[in-house]
Amino acid sequence: MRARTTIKDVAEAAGVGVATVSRVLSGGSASPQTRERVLAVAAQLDYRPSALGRNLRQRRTGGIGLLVPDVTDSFYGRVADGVLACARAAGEPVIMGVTGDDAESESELIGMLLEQGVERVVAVPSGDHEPWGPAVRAGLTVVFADRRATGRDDIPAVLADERGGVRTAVEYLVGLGHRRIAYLGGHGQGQRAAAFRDTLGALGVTVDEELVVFGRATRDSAYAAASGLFQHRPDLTALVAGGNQLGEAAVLAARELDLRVPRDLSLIMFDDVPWAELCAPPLTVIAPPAQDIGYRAAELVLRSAGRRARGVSLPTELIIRGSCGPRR
Amino acid sequence: MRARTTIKDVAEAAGVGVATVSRVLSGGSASPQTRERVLAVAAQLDYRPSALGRNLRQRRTGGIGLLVPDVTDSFYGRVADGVLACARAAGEPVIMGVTGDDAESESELIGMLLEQGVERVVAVPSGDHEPWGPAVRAGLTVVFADRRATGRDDIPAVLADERGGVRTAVEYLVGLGHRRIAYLGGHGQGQRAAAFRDTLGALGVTVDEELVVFGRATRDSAYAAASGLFQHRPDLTALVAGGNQLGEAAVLAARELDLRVPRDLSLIMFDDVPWAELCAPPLTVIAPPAQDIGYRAAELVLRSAGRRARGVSLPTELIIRGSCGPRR
DNA sequence: ATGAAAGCGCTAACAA
DNA sequence: TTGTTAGCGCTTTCAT
Repeated sequence: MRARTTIKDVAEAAGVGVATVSRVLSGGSASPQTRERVLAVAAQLDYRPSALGRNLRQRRTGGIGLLVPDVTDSFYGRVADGVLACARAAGEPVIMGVTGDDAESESELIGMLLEQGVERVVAVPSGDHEPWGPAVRAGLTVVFADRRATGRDDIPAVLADERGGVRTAVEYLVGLGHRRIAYLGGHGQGQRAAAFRDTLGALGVTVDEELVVFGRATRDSAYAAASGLFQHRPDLTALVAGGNQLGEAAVLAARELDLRVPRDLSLIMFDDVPWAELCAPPLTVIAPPAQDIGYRAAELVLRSAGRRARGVSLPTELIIRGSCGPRR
Repeated sequence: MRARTTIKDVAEAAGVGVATVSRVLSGGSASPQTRERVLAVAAQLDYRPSALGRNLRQRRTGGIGLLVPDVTDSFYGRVADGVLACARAAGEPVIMGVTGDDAESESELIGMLLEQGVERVVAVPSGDHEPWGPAVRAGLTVVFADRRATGRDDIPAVLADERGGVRTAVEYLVGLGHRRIAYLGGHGQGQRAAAFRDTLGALGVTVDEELVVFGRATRDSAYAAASGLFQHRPDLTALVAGGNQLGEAAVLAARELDLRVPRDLSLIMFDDVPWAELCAPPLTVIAPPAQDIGYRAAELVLRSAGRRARGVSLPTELIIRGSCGPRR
């Protein structure tokens, strides 16, 4: 590989000192003719200042770290897209890592980011608080997206208004006459389950704890949870799925057990995905602004250089399609 | 932000020179007691060597760049996941960028990577050859994934065996009795369309060019193309969609026009996605090994330090579900 | 086995 | 306005 063109090469070729080149390129003062010559030579040599040199010298690295549980999940894909869009607009590179919702992976990844000199990170945390102590102690500016890590309320977060979303959905179902409503939750969605219970309670419907179940992170586990729920409690008439993979599992399990949606079972899913519309019937969903969540989180972590930022809660939208009907 | 712990701090605290610390930490020779002391102090101070310093000194940056058209698309999400997994296993950070299949964005992003000192990149190229001249000239080792840039056959690529996949699919449809088969393509999928034409020709079916249409990158455009096709040529009995967004558009447009699948229209989609199974009827697909493509591409770009690597073609699989029937 | 010192590419302080 | 120089954190000769 050809040796990289350095500032020194440009300086020599232009017959000036390196400082002058540096100044010209970063918009400092220089006589018009010098400026022009330097610029010409730099373009000629296709010179690109090395971020390595600059960052080392300035003891600060631009760039932001991005940690998500799973890029493959449409929701996190959209969150990532938002972060990437904002970073791009700001000219910042983003180093990305996948945690698999595993605290240990998360810790490793944080270590890697630290090593790279990254000092700002947007993360959808696994939920475990463990990895984040060392992170902030090392001076990382972090903003959470979509969830918090337990006990780290000091770290600003950009969240969907899950409580509002779930409440609207549950009210809708109750309005349709449903009483035995189940909740199928996943990793790190305590908020949603809590909102579910609260709303039911507020509406005077007794919460049946047997109807609140949790799958683990995998598709198989979600399917098993859904299927088990349907078989164990054939009396339930409606289900709220806490995320798109859980919704997918619910649709599959319902079909497998010959439950007709919405006749036998009303279904609402948290998260709007393209396939919700392709489903038969199309799925009624609580749509969180995934892309926005990412964008805002990135904005926050970029703006808040040093000082502490306040978190944000973004509204969700209930999109009524065809998967809910009156209680049979 | 607290000043970072440097090698110098460790050296002082351990009462040795910085060179010794460096040696110990990179597995060089040192007396057992020195090694132990240094290690203890390093752990104590929570010392992390700065990748910046190291990379600058060694004039080479680890890390790999990853450029995809759209993280939000399930296919590229899986490709990215593969790259991330491989990089992680190798302990390399990855800097990610989204091109939107736009050559100019691609160029900018390449510039950014160069500036960051990245010297290896995995990319799903927009197709334009323009951005890649400067890239290789600057010394980047690049491996393409899923597609090539036109005219850059010198750059190794990890591809799905699109020809084989499309051929199998078309043969399947022809075997079912179909003759008026359409192809709905998207950006950068010339290969697939070509394979489509070739297979039809080889089977003695005249290729009707009106049945080969292309949507642009957006969902709306894909929908318009599909809808236009169905309305313009109600005589077609089968369709091959060149990607998941196109398949989605086809399903939507067919439903809108009250075409029943598979009775009125047989449908095969390139790319297997979770929702293919949720569809009614479940979609028959040509499944490319998206995750593998990413993983192998990353492997290639990591292994081939300097020397040129050869590309790979990975097999696809025809997964027969319920969206194809005999010609009515 | 260990330390001193040079230097990677850059910017910022200081001199001229 | 410009050039000289120190030094960011690290690795790597070269002495010791």
